[in-house]
Amino acid sequence: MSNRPTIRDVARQSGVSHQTVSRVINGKEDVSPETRTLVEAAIEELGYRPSAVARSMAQGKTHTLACISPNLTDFTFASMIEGAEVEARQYKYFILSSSASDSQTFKELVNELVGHRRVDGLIVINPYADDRFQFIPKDVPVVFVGASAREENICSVSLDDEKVAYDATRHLIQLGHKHIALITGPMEEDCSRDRAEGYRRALDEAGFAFDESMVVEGDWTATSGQDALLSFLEQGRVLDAVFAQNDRMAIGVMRAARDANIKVPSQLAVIGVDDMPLSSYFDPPLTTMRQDIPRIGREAVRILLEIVEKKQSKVCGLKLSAELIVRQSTLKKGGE
Amino acid sequence: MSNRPTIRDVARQSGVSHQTVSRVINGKEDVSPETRTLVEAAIEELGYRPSAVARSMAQGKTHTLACISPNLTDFTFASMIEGAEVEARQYKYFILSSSASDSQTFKELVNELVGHRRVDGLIVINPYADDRFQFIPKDVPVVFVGASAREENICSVSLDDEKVAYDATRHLIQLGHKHIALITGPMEEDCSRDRAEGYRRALDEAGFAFDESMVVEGDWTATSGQDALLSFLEQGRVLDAVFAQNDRMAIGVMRAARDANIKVPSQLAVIGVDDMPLSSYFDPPLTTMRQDIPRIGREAVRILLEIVEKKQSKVCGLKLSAELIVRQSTLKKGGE
DNA sequence: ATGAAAGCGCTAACAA
DNA sequence: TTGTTAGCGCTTTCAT
Repeated sequence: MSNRPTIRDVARQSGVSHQTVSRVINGKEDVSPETRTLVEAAIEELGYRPSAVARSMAQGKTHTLACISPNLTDFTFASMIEGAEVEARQYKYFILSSSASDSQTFKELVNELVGHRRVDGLIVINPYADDRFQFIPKDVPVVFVGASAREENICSVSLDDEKVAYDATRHLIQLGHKHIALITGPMEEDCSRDRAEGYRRALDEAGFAFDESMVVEGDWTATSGQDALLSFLEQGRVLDAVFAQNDRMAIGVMRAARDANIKVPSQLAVIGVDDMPLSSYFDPPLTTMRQDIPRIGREAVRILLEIVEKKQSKVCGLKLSAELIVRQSTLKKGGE
Repeated sequence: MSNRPTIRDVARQSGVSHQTVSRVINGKEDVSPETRTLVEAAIEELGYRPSAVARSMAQGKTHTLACISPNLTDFTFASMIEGAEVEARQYKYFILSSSASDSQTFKELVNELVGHRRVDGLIVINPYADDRFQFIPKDVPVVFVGASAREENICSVSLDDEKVAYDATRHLIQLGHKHIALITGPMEEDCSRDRAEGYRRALDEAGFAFDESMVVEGDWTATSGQDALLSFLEQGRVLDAVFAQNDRMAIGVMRAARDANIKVPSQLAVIGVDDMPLSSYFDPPLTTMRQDIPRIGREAVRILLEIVEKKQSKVCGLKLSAELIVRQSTLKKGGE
């Protein structure tokens, strides 16, 4: 057994009640300066540290938030989580981040985390990646990240996907492209659908007809982007630009283009979304829509803590914007 | 206040003592089948879930491990953590992963996590990234990841860095390269030094003289790899191959080569370490040493739990190996 | 096989 | 300003 000193040891040492010690370590006002000094000396001398568990026990709060994402290795998710941690730490909270690759795992995880009251609140990254959103308990503070909630009373933080896609497509149009293909993420994810909407709106606005056959559904992987371009080529589609809904798929497109001896950007312009690390190191460097991903995590924590601490659940859906980063994978049509 | 049922509610409901309920939820043997059924029915009916905090309180264990890395976004770290989580979950443990970009943050983090007994053990990824290792308390179970411990009594899991570098360099030598440059990580990290050792041994074995001026220290970033090649070129070094100690720097080298109109692999062979995602999507696809990164995390948890649970601290330094993945950034000298 | 009592280390509510 | 008394919800020990 560990012989760590308790609050009572400190009390004994400094000749006050344990409650006064509690007051000191919690920075309460109503303690006389002398007593405070006395107690602080005893704390120092004994090397006393309050036990987080005992505290949680007494106040019924764990000061821990869970953050569940499909995985940890995707740069986007990792950045969000890192942002969330930074913010949480400021408030003396901890983030317990876990990955749930499927909804079954998600269900079990939430069951452990929330059911056993291990956390005070829940951040769910990509809640609509599958049917996992169904397994979120109603009685726990939750914030969705990466998709605005379909239900009324859940807060969310996400990218303004429609606008991002609109801006990306608009960029291609302004460069003079007329045959712009779209590669989406999985269409069960709201963000894929919203981005498809933005693409459509830009096309509409430019007076281009929307062509179903210029859209292929991918799964965010580079391979799926590669396959998508191949399928366009096999079908003999005429296209001079591709908007891939994320950078990885855009990278796949550039790879397929290289293999097919299609020059990017002169014969085919490519734009992605994310500005992931190394986007500028591909050949050619990738034009993309840069999001402030850590901020998404930070905002999520901020909102969640408002709910957790003040029970203040004014519903909010925060949408952040993205910035166009022009590199060499897009170029004015006919230019060189 | 939450009205969740406690163990006593279940006891009342099923007409037994709360202690018997405790026995049932802990799967103890000495409970009669009938009583068990009775209690289980009550648990079901009331929707009872034991409180993790109360449990921790009573047994003095949190069933939580901390995992601290320099950041979460580096793919290598993220993979290790993900591996650690998977393993931990099997043992019903949770991982509280935090990033500490500098040793001051690390110190505060450890202070919070370990000082307040929020976790049962500690996994430190890249303990020698700076002087953070100095802030690790002696009285807590620890496992180092990514570097074998310099101290005697600390367990570690890492890549067999010397061998990996030896194999990589050997690959270049066997292809006929004679002027092989080395780009290292920060030399304060053991893994950079070990990899430099392996490079040297391969050179020695081939009868090549070690040339100080063919070595440049980078910082793992693509930019530093790019700068490194530039500096070789500016100094007019003759080189036909580069061994970069990680993939990102290798990518930087390829980028610099492209900018300088040097053809990879025909004029310059490049090999990295990690096999990070998209390594195969660069131009040309990168030859690299692939490590089983999630396994490093898994092993770390396994070892840590042995220490935590069985107090069994037989010191161990586990070294894992890597596999050569030949892509198109290396080629037999003179071949095409 | 079951129960009673004590306690894990703290905070909350009230009293002095 | 300070101390006293009760818990928080569980496990552990010792009886029975």
